[in-house]
Amino acid sequence: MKLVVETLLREALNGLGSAQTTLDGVTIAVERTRDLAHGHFASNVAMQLAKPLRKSPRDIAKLIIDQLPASELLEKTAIAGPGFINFYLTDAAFHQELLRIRSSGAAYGHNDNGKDQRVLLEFVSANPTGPLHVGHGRHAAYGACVANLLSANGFEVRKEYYVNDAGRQMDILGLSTWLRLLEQAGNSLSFPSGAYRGNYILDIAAALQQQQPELSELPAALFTDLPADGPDGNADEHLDALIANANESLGSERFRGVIEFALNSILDDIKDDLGEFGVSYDEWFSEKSLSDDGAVQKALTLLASNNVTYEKEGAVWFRATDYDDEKDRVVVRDNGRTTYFASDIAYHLNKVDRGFNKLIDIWGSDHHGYVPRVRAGMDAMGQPSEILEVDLVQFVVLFRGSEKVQMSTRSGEFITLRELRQEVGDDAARLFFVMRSNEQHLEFDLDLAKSKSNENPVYYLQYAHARIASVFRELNSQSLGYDEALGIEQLSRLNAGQEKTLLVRLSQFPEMVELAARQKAPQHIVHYLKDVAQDFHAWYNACLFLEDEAELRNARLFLAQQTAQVMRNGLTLLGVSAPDSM
RNA sequence: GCCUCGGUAGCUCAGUGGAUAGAGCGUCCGCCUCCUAAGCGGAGGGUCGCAGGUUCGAUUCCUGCCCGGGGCACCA
Repeated sequence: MKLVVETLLREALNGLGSAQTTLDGVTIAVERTRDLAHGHFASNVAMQLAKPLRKSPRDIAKLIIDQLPASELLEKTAIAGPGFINFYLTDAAFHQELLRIRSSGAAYGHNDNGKDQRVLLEFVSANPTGPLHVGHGRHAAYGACVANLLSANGFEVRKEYYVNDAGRQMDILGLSTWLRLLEQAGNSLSFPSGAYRGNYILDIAAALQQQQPELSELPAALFTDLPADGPDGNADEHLDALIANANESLGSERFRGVIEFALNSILDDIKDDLGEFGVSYDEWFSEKSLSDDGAVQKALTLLASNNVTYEKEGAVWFRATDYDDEKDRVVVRDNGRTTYFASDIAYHLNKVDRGFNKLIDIWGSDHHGYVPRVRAGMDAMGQPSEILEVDLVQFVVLFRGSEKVQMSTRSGEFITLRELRQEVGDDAARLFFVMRSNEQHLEFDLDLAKSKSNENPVYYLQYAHARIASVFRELNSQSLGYDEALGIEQLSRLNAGQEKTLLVRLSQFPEMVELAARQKAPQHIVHYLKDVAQDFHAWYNACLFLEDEAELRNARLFLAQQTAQVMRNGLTLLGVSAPDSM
């Protein structure tokens, strides 16, 4: 739609001969007006040309308007304010757009801006040491929406979950599980303060005991020679010694078996949870696989051959300060184990090797200091770090009415994503999570999300769609029938103010899809759909759809049908259902 | 101290350098003999944190300051 005006304007500017040379630095901005009194679109090009042409904006605007070619889509133009050129389009222009909605259907609003661009989108990637909590839900909802938006803009998107299945946390997970199993078998022991205390460990332990009852016997040596646990002693040292003892008494192969069992239980749970939430992945990428197949070593070798590593205090360091990071980073610890960071640069090297044009990582805002480090690693390996985009998601704070809900992973008493979904439903959770900018702290009101009232934005949007479906049901029950061809023929009958407003609104959808994808900002779609719903509800209250007169009735039904299509397309992008009845 | 996100109506927040800064909730007043009142119409409510700068034009961009969230590991 916007293209219509841009094309006309460009032709006019070309006809403006003398201005030609000065056009270079000027961007031809055509924008929707905020107020329909100013027309449908406006351009500030005359004001931009004022300086180079040494003429007043209004005079330039007049020159441009004189050069505008005639078009049946353009009703009139006007010069306004300091020198805006306002464009008023004809009804026919909007009727034409309505037909485009009809013919494009579910693809209306989509474009091919991202043609031939391959994107790897990595999101959530929560540690598989426990169930997903509410914050991960926001990451999941946001990431899935960004994927939908990019796909709608023609990008080829691959969604990936990086599974942190390596490192000390896996040992702690295995130890926690085994100790709980031992407790459940009747042994009394002192559970370490640094181990995972969540209730889900109890369930995993019980399932493991069922499968391997021989793990139930407490080895005499397990709790011997341990440094004191915290808070008086050192919780970390205590835990590490205990892990070493467990490895010893169980044998590393059987201990690894316990870890794998717990890991797979948790991972299955995460997959189910996200699947039910409507968030799917193309790949679950194992961190452990990077060290198993030599990718980490390859990355370290690459860094070494580029002379950006050195040894200090028994560890191997990456000279990140040469690449705009604030300090150098350890890649191999003094105990010989590689760091998480080493895996991560190997992972990004692997992503580049897979031939993507764009890498998008969605991380918690608490990881923002990590961004320059990864970029530094990519630069040092000779990789194009500019294809990496990191989007940060701020925290979620839960409220019940005006009361803040406490969440603490420490005590294991956090609200899981599953609990949240059960309480408020998947649709409400998906919408609430993307309603605000990802860079904004989110206050999530549980009471509001589950209230079945007009206060709840989820219902407001869905209700608009359901109302339209209801009209068509009522139509059938009154055996009136719907003649689409007649409706299309009679679109000029749509003269009510609410109808004109809605026609204009619907035509904005493709621009919103483009904007939301460019900014990776799904909240634009939410706000837009609220506007569509509001325009529709206003129309619904002002005009009767099931008019006796067939011409008007069918024209209105056609507009209602296309409104439902746009609502459906928008809700689909958000991962929210568009019900026919509520 | 450094990095980062924010400060817009009573509350929660939109706002892609433009015209009279918006929405929802809350408050107040109205609207169902008709397609779902899970809806609609109206009223009230603002020094866009403060001070400079760039610009024809700044809530928007830049700088400084004030206030708040978060982060600054040989954890992942």
